Amino acid sequence: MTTMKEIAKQTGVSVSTVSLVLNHRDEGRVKSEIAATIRETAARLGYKSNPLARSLRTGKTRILGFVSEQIATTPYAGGIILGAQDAASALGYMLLTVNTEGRANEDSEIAALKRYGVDGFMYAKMSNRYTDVPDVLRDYPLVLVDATDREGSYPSIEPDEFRIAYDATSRLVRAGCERIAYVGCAETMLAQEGRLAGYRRALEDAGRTYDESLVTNVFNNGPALQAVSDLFDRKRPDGFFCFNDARAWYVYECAARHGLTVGRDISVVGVDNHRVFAETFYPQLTTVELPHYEMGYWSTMKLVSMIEDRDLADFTPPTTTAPLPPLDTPAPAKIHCTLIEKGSVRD
Amino acid sequence: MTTMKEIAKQTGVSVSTVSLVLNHRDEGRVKSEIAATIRETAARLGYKSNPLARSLRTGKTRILGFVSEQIATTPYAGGIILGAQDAASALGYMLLTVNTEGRANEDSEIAALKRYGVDGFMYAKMSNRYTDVPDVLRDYPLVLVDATDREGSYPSIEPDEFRIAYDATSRLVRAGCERIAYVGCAETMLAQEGRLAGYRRALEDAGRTYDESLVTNVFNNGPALQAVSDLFDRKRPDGFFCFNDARAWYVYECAARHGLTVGRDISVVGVDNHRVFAETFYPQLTTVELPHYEMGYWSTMKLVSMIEDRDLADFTPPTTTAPLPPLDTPAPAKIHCTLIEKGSVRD
DNA sequence: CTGAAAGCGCTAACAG
DNA sequence: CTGTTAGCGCTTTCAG
Repeated sequence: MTTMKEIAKQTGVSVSTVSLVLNHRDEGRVKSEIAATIRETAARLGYKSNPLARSLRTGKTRILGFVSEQIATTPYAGGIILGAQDAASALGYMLLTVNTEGRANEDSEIAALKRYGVDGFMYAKMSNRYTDVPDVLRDYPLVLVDATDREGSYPSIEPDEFRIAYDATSRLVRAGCERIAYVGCAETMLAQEGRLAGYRRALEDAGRTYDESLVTNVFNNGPALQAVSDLFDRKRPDGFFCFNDARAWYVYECAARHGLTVGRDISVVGVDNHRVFAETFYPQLTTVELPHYEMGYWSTMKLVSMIEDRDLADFTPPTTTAPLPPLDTPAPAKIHCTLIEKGSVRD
Repeated sequence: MTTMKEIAKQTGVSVSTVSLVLNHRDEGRVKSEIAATIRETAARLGYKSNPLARSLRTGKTRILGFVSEQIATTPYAGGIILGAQDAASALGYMLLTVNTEGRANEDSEIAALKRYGVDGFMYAKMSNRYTDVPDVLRDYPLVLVDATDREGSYPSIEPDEFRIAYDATSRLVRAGCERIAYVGCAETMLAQEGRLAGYRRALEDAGRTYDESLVTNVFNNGPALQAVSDLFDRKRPDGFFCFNDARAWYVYECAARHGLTVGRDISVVGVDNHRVFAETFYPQLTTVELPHYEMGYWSTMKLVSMIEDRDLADFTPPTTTAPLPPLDTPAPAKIHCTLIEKGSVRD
């Protein structure tokens, strides 16, 4: 590990000068030829700054804390973390992730992150819910990921549920479906409201009337299957927008029992939770992919922009939109949905 | 953030004394009552040591680098990281995870970890393969996770594939199956060898003769389904040990086509890759869970024991074995397989 | 038994 | 334009 001291000695200047130059603070302060020599020796020696030493001095570590429950056990989290890590890496930050199990060890894990001097936190949930931010996070830069602050005091990055539903439903319209059903979620979820609204609006924008009896909000297992089955018999829908892939499965099951083939007799669009499975077992299913990667990416950008108090407009993140393939394509068709960034009260 | 300085001032001693006491190096060096006061004030002030400052001095960070490809996108990795994080947390370490995409950014990500001063590395693959360790990792404490060093120079933690197959096959024997098939993997995988051997040995130990025609090694999709179907017709097996859940699915499909019910007419044991899915759609499937969590846990322990050059025998990790429920149980039955630790030449 | 002093690598005032 | 100085919080000799 070559140090600034080393470079200073070899160049015949003091450490402070080296520091100035290597931090690009030498504009009009250090003679340019000296600066050049310093940079050159630094490169030659393969100098890498020691983040620890810098942090000790500056109080900034360029480490971001990522707090989430079940980080590892669900496939959802993966994409978020991946995106967050990529963005962090691109911005010169590191991600320190901790896994919590409910409120139990949350505070202690957060405390550990604090001791390591993280500059800010991301607090992620596994699906968008109203969330109470832990007190211990209060006076840190903080971004909620796939979660909404109940008090609206913190910025958050969330999927645009309305658009997910709007796009999915519109595609069913364009595919020529006459009676488009919505198989929703009976549990209270933020996503449910937005999706129902998007479904309804897409129908109305297409000149259809919203028919409540085409909507069924289900839990799961037997009763859910029964409810979908009833819907089949009652309304004979030819298009289905499903809250998630588990619910899409009920439609598949019913279709099979009615001798209908998905992709020919009926069309199904489902929001995808477990992509691998959908691709493996239901290649005909059109899926809406939740933008997990993008959520992670944008959250990190947002957080860094708060920490450094700067605009990251110059920084180009990966695109979050993809063209929509035709609905009847045999290969899995994916809709990448867009994100919304909710504002925050605290500046 | 209370510092040692603070405590020193309040207690009327010097920082060095505080340091000694708080690091438990005061045995016979600091008067015990003074030590007591120091400890008390530290507790009262809620003192937490600053790892950065300590690291700067000691050269040890108590941070572990976890390097893996596709960290986030596969459900496998999740369990490993979770286990690693739990162990790290219990041992007073932090985990810094980086995601690599092939060899492309591997070196640079590792370099970043080095700059943050990690004490050692874990290098994980998504399934046990012979692996060439990147050069840049050479002179660091290193443990391979779910991977095997081709040169045998580094310790590794891997699932015991032989036992997986042995246990699974034995269960089919005990369940009364007469003709036990093995639906293996046609690709070259380390797991495949061990599993075939375990399958064979379990049969022999049960007094059966190994019948090659009951084994079919398949890739996937159509041809795989065909091969399994052929096996069905040819040998009418009543027990199946499947390489993974995708392959178990072919058996389910064939069973359905033959009008057979899994759990009644035939028994199936599959190694589980996508637990969520298996539980949702095939509750009758007996699964062998790969010990991802445990791999992470033990790898971390191993790595820390190398770093600190101490025996972690006093440290009790979570158990990796579970009693085997009866095979025909309606609830998913899980077999937790054991691990093997491969030795290392170095040291 | 305890404290003073040095220093890990780096940054930031402040002199010169 | 450049160097000196001080110090971030902690550990570790080495004197006393």
